[in-house]
Amino acid sequence: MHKRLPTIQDVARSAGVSTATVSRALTDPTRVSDATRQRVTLAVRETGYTVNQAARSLRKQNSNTLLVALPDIGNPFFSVMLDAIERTASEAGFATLIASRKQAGEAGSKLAEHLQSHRVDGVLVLDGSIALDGLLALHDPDEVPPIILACEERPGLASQLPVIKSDNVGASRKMVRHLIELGHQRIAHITGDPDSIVRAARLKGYREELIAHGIPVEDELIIEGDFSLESGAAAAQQFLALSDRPSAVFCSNDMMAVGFISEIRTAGLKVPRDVSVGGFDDIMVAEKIWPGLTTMHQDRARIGSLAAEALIQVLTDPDATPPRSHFLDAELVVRGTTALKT
Amino acid sequence: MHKRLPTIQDVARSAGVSTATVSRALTDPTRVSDATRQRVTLAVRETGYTVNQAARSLRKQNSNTLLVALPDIGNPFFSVMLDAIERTASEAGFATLIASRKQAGEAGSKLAEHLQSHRVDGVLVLDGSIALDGLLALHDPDEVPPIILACEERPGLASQLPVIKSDNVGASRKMVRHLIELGHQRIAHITGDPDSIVRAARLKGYREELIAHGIPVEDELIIEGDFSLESGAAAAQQFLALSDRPSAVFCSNDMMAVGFISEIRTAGLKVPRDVSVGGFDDIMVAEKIWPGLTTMHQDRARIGSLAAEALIQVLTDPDATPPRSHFLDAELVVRGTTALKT
DNA sequence: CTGTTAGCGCTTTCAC
DNA sequence: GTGAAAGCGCTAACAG
Repeated sequence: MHKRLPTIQDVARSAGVSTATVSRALTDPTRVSDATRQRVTLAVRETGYTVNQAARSLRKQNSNTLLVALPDIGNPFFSVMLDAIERTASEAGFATLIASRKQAGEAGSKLAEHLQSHRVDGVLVLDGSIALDGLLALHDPDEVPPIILACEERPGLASQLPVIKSDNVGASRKMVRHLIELGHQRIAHITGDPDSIVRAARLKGYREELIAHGIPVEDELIIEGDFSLESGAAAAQQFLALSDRPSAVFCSNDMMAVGFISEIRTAGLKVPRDVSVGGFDDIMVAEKIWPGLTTMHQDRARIGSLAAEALIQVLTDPDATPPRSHFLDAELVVRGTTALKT
Repeated sequence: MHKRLPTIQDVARSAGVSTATVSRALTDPTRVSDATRQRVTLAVRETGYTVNQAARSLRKQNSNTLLVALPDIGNPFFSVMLDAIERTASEAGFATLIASRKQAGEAGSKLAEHLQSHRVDGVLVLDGSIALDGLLALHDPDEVPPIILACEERPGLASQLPVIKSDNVGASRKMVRHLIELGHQRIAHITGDPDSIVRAARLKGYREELIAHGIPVEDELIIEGDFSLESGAAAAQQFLALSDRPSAVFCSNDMMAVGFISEIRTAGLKVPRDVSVGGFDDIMVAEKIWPGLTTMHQDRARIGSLAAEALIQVLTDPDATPPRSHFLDAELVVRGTTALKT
């Protein structure tokens, strides 16, 4: 298939030194003499040598590769994070392997296998729904496992893993406060996927802020969704059926808000005239739909790069202090769907 | 860091056979006796063994890993393809490594290095702007290099690489024909990035279809863009400045169409009342904006999986007929921006 | 059908 | 500062 690729032997021969010296010249130039270094450099150029990663990995017992586990690469919410991760990893000399969870039935096992088979040195988990038990079982309880969570913390054992994410409770409170400040007194909430911790956090924020303003929390105004566009549309139907409709809705994410708005509109209501809508995430369509969707902007690129940095830190310097969790602020972005109430 | 991981030796000891037998039992179960196979299987389970990929790669001179080179993972246009590629690869037992081009200055060299360093067996190129000379130099001219292009064919040497893509000329003709059938006689075109072959193909389709209908091609109606949202908005300004404005516009991609529409609207024109707009790609926002954008739907997932299949074919069966290029049909999706002309 | 053996290309002691 | 030699874990001859 290929031309036979040059090995370190070829370089050694060409430079008239031993393979050990070539290796040293390449990994830590200060450990060889100037003259040797130059001859090696020249020989490398002449032969077109590149280190064989497989051999290096086998010898060094690491792969300089990160694994990113995510539910759906096609979902921009995740792919933006992935992009930032890849960039961070690449700058640190790490390659990035991806595992999309949609694929195989057994999710966690695939990851464990990758880790165990020395294909990757560490894992970034962007997905709230991956089973991590298999992964965790590989490690001594008192060691720091090379796993970082992004976006979602986890229950059980995994709750001790470091997580980089937005402060969902605080951000939700900001959104609800915004609606209240616009004069809304009755605000509905469309929740996320019941299995997700994010759902709980945003619901909590919604409740807390209402209570802080002395507004009663009405169960009737909490409509179940699952983060999908369709569930937002379905929630709109429930919303329309309410005898006494609230003047505002806080949707647990943007996708549902888009579905909600589109359905509401079909029914002849106008946004924000008849109902103000707030979302969460600031995905691209939030900006492009008309009117623009007011939402909480999550800095997904930042989350991604912080997570990658934390993981690389663990991998390159195991004696450093173990990575800490980060909770980032999300920023309120006001657009057309919450125009001033007149 | 880890507990010491079990090796094939541990399995062999536990099963009371040689390592070679374990290896055989694992890679081709038919080559060992039933009894042996069972004992090995059991031993594998007991020890929790997983093959060390680094060792296997070193020995077999392959990595069972694909590299996907793309300009921007965060761009949904590419990430949907990436998703399909990853799924296809995973099903065939290949891992997927990503290289986002935004990162490093030297683009092509990074890829060549990955290939040469045995980190990956083949490359899928989703990006029209990556320099491939370095990659191609690695291969004998008469060998099939393990590189497949998706979306964009290339000039020069690389033009001989197989490419999987939409039939841009034909699809553009379809769109223009649609506009003509709606009664439009003067149709503007906003072009893509001058460096891109896609730009040329879509422009060609635009021209051909006009001519086929006996409509003169007016240079004045061909406005330069670069595929970005902003360039669509800028093109709208030029469009507005035309003394005799056409009644329809065919934008070379959806992003520009979105920018165009938003700018046109700011100027007080209505879509499609004052101008009909057609795009290309069918990205998600095309469906979500109001009115919905009429566009050519590219089956990006299909392109991705076909490309991955072709590459895996080359890698697993080098004696098979070399992969051929595919040109897929794109489908016209009619939405609000080209409502019937009355 | 199974065991023995060599060696993939690299890094790392251990000498000098 | 450099070389010799061992060995990471696996698979592919080659025998038997």
